[in-house]
Amino acid sequence: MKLTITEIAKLAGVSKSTVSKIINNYDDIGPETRGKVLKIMEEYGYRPTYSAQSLAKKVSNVIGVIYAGKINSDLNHPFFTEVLNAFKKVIGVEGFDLLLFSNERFNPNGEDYLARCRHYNVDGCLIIAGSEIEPSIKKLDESDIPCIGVDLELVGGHSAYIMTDNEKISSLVVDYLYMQGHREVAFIGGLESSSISEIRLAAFEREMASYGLTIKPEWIKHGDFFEQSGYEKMTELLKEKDIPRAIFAASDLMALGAIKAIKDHGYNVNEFAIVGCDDILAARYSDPPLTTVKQDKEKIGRMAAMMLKEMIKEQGKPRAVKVDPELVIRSSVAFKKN
Amino acid sequence: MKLTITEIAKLAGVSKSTVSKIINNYDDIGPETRGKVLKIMEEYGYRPTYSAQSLAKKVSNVIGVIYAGKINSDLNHPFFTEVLNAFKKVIGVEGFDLLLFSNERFNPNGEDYLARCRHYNVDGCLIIAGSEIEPSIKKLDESDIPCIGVDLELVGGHSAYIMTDNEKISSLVVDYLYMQGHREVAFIGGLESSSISEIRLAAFEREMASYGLTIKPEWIKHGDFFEQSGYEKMTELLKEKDIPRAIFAASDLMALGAIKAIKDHGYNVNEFAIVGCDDILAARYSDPPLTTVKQDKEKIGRMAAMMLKEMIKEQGKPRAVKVDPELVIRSSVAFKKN
DNA sequence: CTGAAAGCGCTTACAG
DNA sequence: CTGAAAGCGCTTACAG
Repeated sequence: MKLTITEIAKLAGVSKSTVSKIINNYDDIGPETRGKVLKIMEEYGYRPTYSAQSLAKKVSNVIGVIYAGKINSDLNHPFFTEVLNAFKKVIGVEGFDLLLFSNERFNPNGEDYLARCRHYNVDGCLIIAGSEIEPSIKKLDESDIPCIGVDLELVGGHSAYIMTDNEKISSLVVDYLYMQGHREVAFIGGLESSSISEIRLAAFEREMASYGLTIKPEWIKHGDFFEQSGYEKMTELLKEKDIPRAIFAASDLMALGAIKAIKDHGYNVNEFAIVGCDDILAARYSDPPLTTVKQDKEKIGRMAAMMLKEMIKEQGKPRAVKVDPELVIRSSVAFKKN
Repeated sequence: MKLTITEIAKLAGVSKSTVSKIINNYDDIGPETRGKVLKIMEEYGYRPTYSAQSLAKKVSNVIGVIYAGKINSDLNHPFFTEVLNAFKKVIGVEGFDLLLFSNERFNPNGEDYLARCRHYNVDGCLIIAGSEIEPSIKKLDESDIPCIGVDLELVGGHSAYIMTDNEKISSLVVDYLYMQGHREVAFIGGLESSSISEIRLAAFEREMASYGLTIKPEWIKHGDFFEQSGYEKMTELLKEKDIPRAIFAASDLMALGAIKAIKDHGYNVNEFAIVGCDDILAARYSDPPLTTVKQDKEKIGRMAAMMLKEMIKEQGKPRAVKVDPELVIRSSVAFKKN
């Protein structure tokens, strides 16, 4: 059924060394021999067996893909899939396939990513961060396996990372809210264990301070990036005696939840300024359409692929990259006279 | 750096046959020997090398994932990712990892899926269908590699498939529209090369006929499942002298595009009944919120995993499965007196 | 209960 | 320009 190199060699009347050299594009094979062998391989649809090749050559042409941290959503998260998709397109051109580690069995408690990578002998790794990154990521980071982190600051000698400039996200939002006349703004972040969320929060506070604006501690909330938590945190805010009229949520889903809470509690949404983050599809269709900050997922994925390739081919070690976010203005923030 | 079985054997003072048997849970190893070796493996963090294991054992513990057809979106498509995510969770418990084929290089013209699977010696394959399925899928289907199709009717001796009951989708929609008083309904389908779309169309026509309703040929349109095409096709419908007041679109994205077209051309959306298909997140937030048909992606993914596992472990050959869709009623369809 | 040996399908010095 | 041989890291009859 499945032919081996030995059989191809026999069929062509040459040795398997010769066949192997043709497969690997050695240039010291006679043209007629090469042609004859190539024709037979073609005819029988021969493909070398991956594991044999990988074992003998010690390369795999496979990239491990890891969703680090306790993200229940992984593939369901639009940010991840869009980044991954762009990554796949670019890295695919280089001939790499992607191995999606299923952590369910091997890795129930998030341990041992390194062992997993060694097991498969991956040429490199894409690590996309969620919240609560497992410590075992560190071992991988420090190993000799090229790793590229997305939303994760890897520091190893064979690692690099790329992420949106999260500080800029907050400054874009605060600047815009300020211009639109809003002075009292609340923040609904993601989990405190999410470094992304914490960066946004810190930058938010800094930027507010630079305008001389103060933030009440009770206006800073932590959700979990999903809609329901936005609903709950907004509900809490609505119970304050001093209700903030502008809200910056660290995800669109939470912003959407906040809008729902505002409506459900009988307030007029138009009296609130809401800004989300991500620019998911639903943000365009919500009522009101949501002003948000867009991350350039396409670019992040593409760059990640190029940086990883650079490391794998040892063409150099790329520096950490920050990608500019973009404010997407829709109608959930109205102008407010002061 | 990376230990081999030979070194572990030396360290433990046993032969590598013994170590191998312990790795593979043979039961004829003495308890103290087993304990000693296990301890050493643990201590050094030993993991057998995948390619060596796979080469010797002829199994891979890897499932190939193929997005068949010319789908530009693949990972960006919510249906696919949700199905894949559920699939991954279940198959992961069995210890399988997922290999995402990147067709960019190896497979520029969609050929040779079988060779690819043999190259990696995958234990099985998940094939998710888009439009315009490449002929080479057929070879894979007919091979001895267990394959499970999603939205794709595989017929091979080692294949099975699962999909939503697409005929039921149409009957749910037509029944509901009929109940709500709508008699003149147009259909915006996906590409004519999409078998899913064609099944929905045929069932739509049948169901309409069963109510004694006629469909004008010019009310049947073909988009490409994406929003822009829904916008364009609706625009065409609005130019008919006889404008249909009820529209069944084969995807939410197209339904959303249709709503936009209706608004843009100065019509009152509330005078139209719109039904989508998929129940994407944005459908909940649109104005009006979109009535649609939901596919049970979670169940499709889980079942696909279980069926594939059954075939791989040769526990039997599962039958084709159709999963019930569910009508999600929101306000884009109003009651209409006749 | 344990180990020596052959083999999985390929690659790569090395010799000619 | 071509081939014989050793080796990659494991598994599995088989013998003891």
